[in-house]
Amino acid sequence: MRSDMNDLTIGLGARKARAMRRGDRLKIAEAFSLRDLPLFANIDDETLSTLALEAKVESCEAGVTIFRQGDPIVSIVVVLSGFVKLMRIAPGGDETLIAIRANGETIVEPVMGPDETYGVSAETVGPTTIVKVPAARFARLAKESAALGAAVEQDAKNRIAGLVAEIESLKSQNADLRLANFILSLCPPGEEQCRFRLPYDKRLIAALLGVKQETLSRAFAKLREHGVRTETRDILVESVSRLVAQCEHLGRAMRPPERTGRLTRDNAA
Amino acid sequence: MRSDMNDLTIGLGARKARAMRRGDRLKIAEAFSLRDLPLFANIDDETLSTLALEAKVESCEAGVTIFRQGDPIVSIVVVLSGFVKLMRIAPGGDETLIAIRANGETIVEPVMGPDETYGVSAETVGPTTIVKVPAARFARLAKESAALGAAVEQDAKNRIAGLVAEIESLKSQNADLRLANFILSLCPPGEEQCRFRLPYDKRLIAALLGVKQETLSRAFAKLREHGVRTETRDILVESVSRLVAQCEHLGRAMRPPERTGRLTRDNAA
DNA sequence: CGCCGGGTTGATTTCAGTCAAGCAACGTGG
DNA sequence: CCACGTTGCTTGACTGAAATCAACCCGGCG
Repeated sequence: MRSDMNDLTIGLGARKARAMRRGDRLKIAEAFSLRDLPLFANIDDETLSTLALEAKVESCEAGVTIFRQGDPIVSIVVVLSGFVKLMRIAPGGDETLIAIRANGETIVEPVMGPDETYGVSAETVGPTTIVKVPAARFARLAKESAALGAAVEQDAKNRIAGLVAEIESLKSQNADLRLANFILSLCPPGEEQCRFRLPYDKRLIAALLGVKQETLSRAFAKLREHGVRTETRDILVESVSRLVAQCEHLGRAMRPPERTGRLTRDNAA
Repeated sequence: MRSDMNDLTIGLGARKARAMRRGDRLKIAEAFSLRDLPLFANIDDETLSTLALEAKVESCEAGVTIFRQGDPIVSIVVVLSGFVKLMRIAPGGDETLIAIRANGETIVEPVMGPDETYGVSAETVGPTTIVKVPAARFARLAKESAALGAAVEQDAKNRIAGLVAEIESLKSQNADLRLANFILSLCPPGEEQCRFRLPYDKRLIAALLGVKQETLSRAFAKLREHGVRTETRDILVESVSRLVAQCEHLGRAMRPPERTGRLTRDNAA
């Protein structure tokens, strides 16, 4: 994990655009403006420039541990490019994937109190660039700037919504259905037919969906009969709407015709 | 759902204590101070009394819907006594339980922006009393009072930690193990042998653990052989430490002797 | 009484995990 | 350049866990 310069200028659109066009990862990081990150999109200039002074951009190769579950929180981390996987480590040592963060997503919920520790471990998946802001500075700024505070709150809300959705799918859908929904989430909106490349390897996808890779492979095989062509890592969805329809069928197939009773109307102690 | 008076005095320890001793639910609600709720424990008096003016206490019987997924957020809700179940409703109509809130827990993440909607449905489980604060007022106060803002943030953090733990257990533990951990979470800390009553019926517990009630029943049967006596709704844990040990064994039994490779060190697109 | 609703139990099926083999793509070193 | 090991992915045969279907028990309660 080597640290790069921290030229976090807050408004160099042209320079950034040039870098983006070139597609050079390092250059992108260099020219990236905090303003482009959802978390900082609506922050006042003053707060943002203070933040920029404190922020450090880092480029990591694959498999680098950014922080470990239980470590004291020293930095707020945002992903600029690449992917970071978050996982829980059980006392026994086995890891369960919780989520994968990409693009402009924040990794840890910015926390206030001191003596706080990370609730998960974070590790890069493929080459990745991130921004780190010292947690203490960040907390102080979040207190002072209403806009930043609101952004943090919104971020937490998004994260909660994501986790709730994950719990829902784990509890109520089988492997095939979860995969189908995952594929759909990758399809660019509005296109009936689409072709794209899986963002990360199938082991990771399996872990994300909560199944073994063999099971995932078989799930892909089933989807093949519903218009989803796969070639190792390239996906072709022949008809998005058809796949959506299939999802509903799969869902219906799982639960018997029509349920009469809801989830109980039981009484507590 | 009938609304009671909103006598939210902020410091009547003696009166509250008396009501508590009597154990009368209505009286408790009446005498309850916002100060007793974790969310408001450290708030400045001024903010708290403003809040108290806006807050309404309500007593509900079992099976009452507090709000529905997709409804615009009008109130921040905190549980005073009883239980509230939160669930997601799929388009097809089937419900999946996400969490159960009790004691002094908040139900929804307090949100700022207008036009926000509830991400889950909330319904009482057994007779329950709750406090409602209009969302708009609450948001304004949270902006103005740093202490309240911090409390909200802490609350969100707790909620995230809980959801992450639930995902972890769903992905990495079988039904027996999840039940064992659930039982352990109900045991009062520090006691080697304990006896208590399940907080809600077994259908709900099954939904919480993400299994069918039949499976839960069998899981209880297995635990019976490990020192957990059950009599419909009453539980006797003969030895907490023994149960903890069993959990580790169950965990070890699931995953083969010793894993060499970690979760992959794969590369992204 | 008889009729629930909640809980248990048993028989069977379905889904996903395990074990094991095999294949294609890739990089490395001879 | 090819032999080779590695890594990611797929497939098949089998096992095991949990869902399903169904019967039954038992403690209220009209």
